[in-house]
Amino acid sequence: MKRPAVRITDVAALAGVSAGTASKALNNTGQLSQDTRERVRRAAAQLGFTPDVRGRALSSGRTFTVALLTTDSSGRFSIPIMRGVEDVLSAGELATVLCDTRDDPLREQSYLRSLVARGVDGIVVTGRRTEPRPPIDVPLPVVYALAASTDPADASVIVDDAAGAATAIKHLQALGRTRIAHVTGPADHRSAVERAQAMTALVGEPLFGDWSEQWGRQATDLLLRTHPDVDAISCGSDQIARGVCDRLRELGRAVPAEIAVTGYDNWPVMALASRPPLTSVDLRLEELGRRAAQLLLDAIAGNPHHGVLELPAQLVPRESTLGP
Amino acid sequence: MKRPAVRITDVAALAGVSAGTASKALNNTGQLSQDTRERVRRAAAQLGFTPDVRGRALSSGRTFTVALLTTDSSGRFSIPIMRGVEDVLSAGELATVLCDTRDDPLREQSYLRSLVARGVDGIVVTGRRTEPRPPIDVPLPVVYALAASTDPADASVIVDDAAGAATAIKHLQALGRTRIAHVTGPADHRSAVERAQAMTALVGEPLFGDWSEQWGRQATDLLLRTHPDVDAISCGSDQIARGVCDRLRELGRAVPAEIAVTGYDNWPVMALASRPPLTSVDLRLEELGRRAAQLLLDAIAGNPHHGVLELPAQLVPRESTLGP
DNA sequence: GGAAAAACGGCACACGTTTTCCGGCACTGA
DNA sequence: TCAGTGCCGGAAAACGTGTGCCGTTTTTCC
Repeated sequence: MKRPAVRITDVAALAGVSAGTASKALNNTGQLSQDTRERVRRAAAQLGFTPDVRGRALSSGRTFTVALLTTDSSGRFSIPIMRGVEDVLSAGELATVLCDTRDDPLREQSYLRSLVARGVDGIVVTGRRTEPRPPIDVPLPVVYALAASTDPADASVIVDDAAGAATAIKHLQALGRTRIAHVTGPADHRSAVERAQAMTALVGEPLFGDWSEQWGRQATDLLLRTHPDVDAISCGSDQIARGVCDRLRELGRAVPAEIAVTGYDNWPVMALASRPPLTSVDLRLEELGRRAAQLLLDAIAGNPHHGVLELPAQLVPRESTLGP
Repeated sequence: MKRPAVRITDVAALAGVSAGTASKALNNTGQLSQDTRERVRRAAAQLGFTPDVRGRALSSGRTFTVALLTTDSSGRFSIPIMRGVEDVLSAGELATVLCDTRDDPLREQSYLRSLVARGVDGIVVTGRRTEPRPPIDVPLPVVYALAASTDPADASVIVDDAAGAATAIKHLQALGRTRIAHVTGPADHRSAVERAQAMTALVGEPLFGDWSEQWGRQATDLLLRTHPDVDAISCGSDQIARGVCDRLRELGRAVPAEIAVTGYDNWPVMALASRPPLTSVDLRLEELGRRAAQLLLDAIAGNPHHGVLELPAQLVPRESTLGP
């Protein structure tokens, strides 16, 4: 089991060159003949050589590791973002490590110390809320994803929530709906407020509550009492939308024939399990992760970006508006 | 922003000793006077010294990093396990990195190469299925969690699914239910089969389907036709149980008054959103992670364990059996 | 007071890679 | 033939920490 690790000196010996030369050959640096490079590469392949990251890190300063710092313990947001980050980074042979702060500032501090100590090349900061957050103080390249930094000099990538909400409305209007209501989460959540503000031409005021199915059901009753003639309900989350659908079905109101419903987030476990499956706005978190990773790579390469980049969300139409 | 990193030589200089001595003082090794140790510690604290993991790794061979290799892309299982692992490891100042193989053997291989190259101290392997899995071939300590290794010489920690299922049945029986049915996932899933086998004294055969709410609803119809007198339905997952509850409510059958329902997994987003909230069997994944981490620490310290450790699951009673 | 023993701390090297600097060789042109 | 010029590749230092060995100082005991 314990095979002796093969070092660059072994490769060099096999290729008949010095360690330094082998390093240059493998990294495409320095001035070497094509023939020598090839010989070293073959030797490395033959021995199955993988450079030891420890030595490399110490020598070059780079650890080829990037951290994803998140406050989203559930992984609902951070996992897709991490996938996107990895997509971009793994091509460059960088590794991604996930650090869950559990929303504990102390834990965040301790993570940051640890990350700096282990010399990560950069950090992507994300969360489960879209509220701008105070920047972290580290002497490293940092990119904020999903939740922007309050410092405009930092680089942030976020979802254009207003535009996303607008696409939902437009979708409903294109289907001929005219009396659209909005049910969403807490009024002190930026994502709720932003989405609500983008909802134009609503019937009545947006209904703020919490992000639960129960609130969706409750709001449905409320809504039908005050606005019995609504023909569409646009919701601030898939959970709310699912609650709305459930309640409408219980009341014998057909979705979408009588009332169309849209969700938000495109969370598969909710959007697909709902009856009917929900038309929803996909946050495109993987794309968010990819863009964040690209910005981070640039910053690591010495070309930091600044300011906030807003990415479009994408409407995913399903039966809750289109019907079967 | 870019504060020059403080090195051990700086600490040593401030304390008036050599670098080697400072190292010994901070690591409680070597033979030093208590006074010297204290002086060095104070100097380190004053300078905010954090040892550079890169140098340490190269020198001592330890990287103080452990990887969690998972096939569970959703994070449903791996995130709680990771929390448990971190609980144990962070006390020892070890970091945990999450690697999602996305069920791709190639990706798994590439991760393993990378992990070995970066010299992690050990690996916890987990997945989203409980099927025993082929061991990974690395010259490192490894512990398998949730899904055991097929090699009995490896150390594995899994959930005692049979006992967990049995507690659900006992709970129902204690509540006076005698005609209990079982609805679960695919017959080729070990977790479905194990749980089903532990269900004794059932009315009829277990119903195998898939892990969806839709199957739960469908199975309910099937069941009520063949066994109209069931007074409890024990389900193989919370999703199935939620579907069962929904269908029963639609049919006007009271839960739990007429028919009690139990879920499995205690997945909050399902178990709590269900109407009524589900009595479920908690897998205790954090505990699983903690135990796996302890075994891994032992293995890293040179005392590897062997064989499979089965951890009990825990019944969480809620309204779907107890009522309001 | 002297010698042996114990306590203490410094020196130097190891870890594996990258990178800088420099010397050697071949080739060119005079 | 010799100086000059490029191209190649080797030697060695550097990165920051841990540690074995050994010399020095202090203590202890007779």
